[in-house]
Amino acid sequence: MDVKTVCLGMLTGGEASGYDLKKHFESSFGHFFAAGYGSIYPALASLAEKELVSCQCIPQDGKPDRKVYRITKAGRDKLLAELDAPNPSHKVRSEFLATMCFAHLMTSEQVAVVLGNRIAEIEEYEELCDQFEHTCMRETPNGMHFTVGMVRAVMMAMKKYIEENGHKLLEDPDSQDQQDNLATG
Amino acid sequence: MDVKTVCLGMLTGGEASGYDLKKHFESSFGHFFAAGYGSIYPALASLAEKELVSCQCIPQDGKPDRKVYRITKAGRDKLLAELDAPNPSHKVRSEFLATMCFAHLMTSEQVAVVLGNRIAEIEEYEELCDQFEHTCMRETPNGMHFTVGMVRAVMMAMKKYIEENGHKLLEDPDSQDQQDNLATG
DNA sequence: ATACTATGTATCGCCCTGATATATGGGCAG
DNA sequence: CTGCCCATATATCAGGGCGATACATAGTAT
Repeated sequence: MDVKTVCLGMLTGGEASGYDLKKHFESSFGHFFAAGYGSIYPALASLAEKELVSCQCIPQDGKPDRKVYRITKAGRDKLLAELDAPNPSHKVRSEFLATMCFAHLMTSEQVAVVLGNRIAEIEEYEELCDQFEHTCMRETPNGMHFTVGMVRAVMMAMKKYIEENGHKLLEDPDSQDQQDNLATG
Repeated sequence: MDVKTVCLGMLTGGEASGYDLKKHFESSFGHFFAAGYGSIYPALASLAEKELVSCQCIPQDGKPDRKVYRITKAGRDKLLAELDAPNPSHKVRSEFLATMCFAHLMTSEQVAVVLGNRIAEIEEYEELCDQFEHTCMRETPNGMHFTVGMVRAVMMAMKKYIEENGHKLLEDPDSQDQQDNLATG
């Protein structure tokens, strides 16, 4: 399951160009499986070479040709084979959490700013979810709603945790490092 | 904030070899900031070249030299500068969620297996958290506990969401007995 | 006797990320 | 009416991370 496979899956919803797929990634997939042009265009080229998708070039005046991709029968088979994996990964890469591990090396002010920004970003995403659920209800498949709902639930849990526990990182950084030092002596 | 910076941060807790750092990544950081040898060794080499860490080679019979790294003054300064970023990223890359987006292309059985395995993995992590909190309470800094607690809270939210909403993906006209499998698994 | 695990360092190919380049027309503000 | 940003649309490149593999040895299971 890589960017190639996700592109293949998106194309089951109808033909699309690389540019279209990028917008699709930005609007929904981006929050749990991001991809930029640097991944999408090579992925489509590779899929076309293996004939898992077909490509139709549509000339446009002034602009570069618009390349529209369609999934083939072989592509559908490949997709179904990829979806058969029993234990797909779920990975987090968080500079935020890594930073918080070293909160004792930062000032209280720095920590407070980081926590505040994280909450602001979560609330921003909340609004995106609301928009998605109000505008894309009809044609969107079941699994997409499930997925967006899960990301939202996880975000909310994160926000709640910060609000309830963030203060533990903001207690007097100046007063002689930590209690640990005293306890060990 | 990359693997180099996290290695630098780990070295504020005392000298260590690449092998030691890998174990550190596996035991705690791995769940929100993973790194393998392919990242760690080049990172340490790069840090040593910039003199942000010092390296002492300790010969061992039969085995390769053990290389012990210590953070330098310049390294501490660099770390503090990196920690100053006001909005560190928090990214998810989830083959699991991407797969669930295409649940309508899978059989109910396939979906049930994936959801069951995800829950099993979460419960496995829960036990790791318990162990961590019972064995590493003393010297571990504040932020580490905060971070582990947050990952746990997020995992629990995910588990709860699957238990409460997973059945929505299993309502397939072909076979309707799959909900029981998930509930008992 | 075989295979696996632990210690320990290191490299390699593949993939992804973010920035940048190229090309053009439309809308908007100064 | 000129400058500027935005949308459309494709594509590449350097840098970095990921997983697998290799080397070398010794203890411990099967």
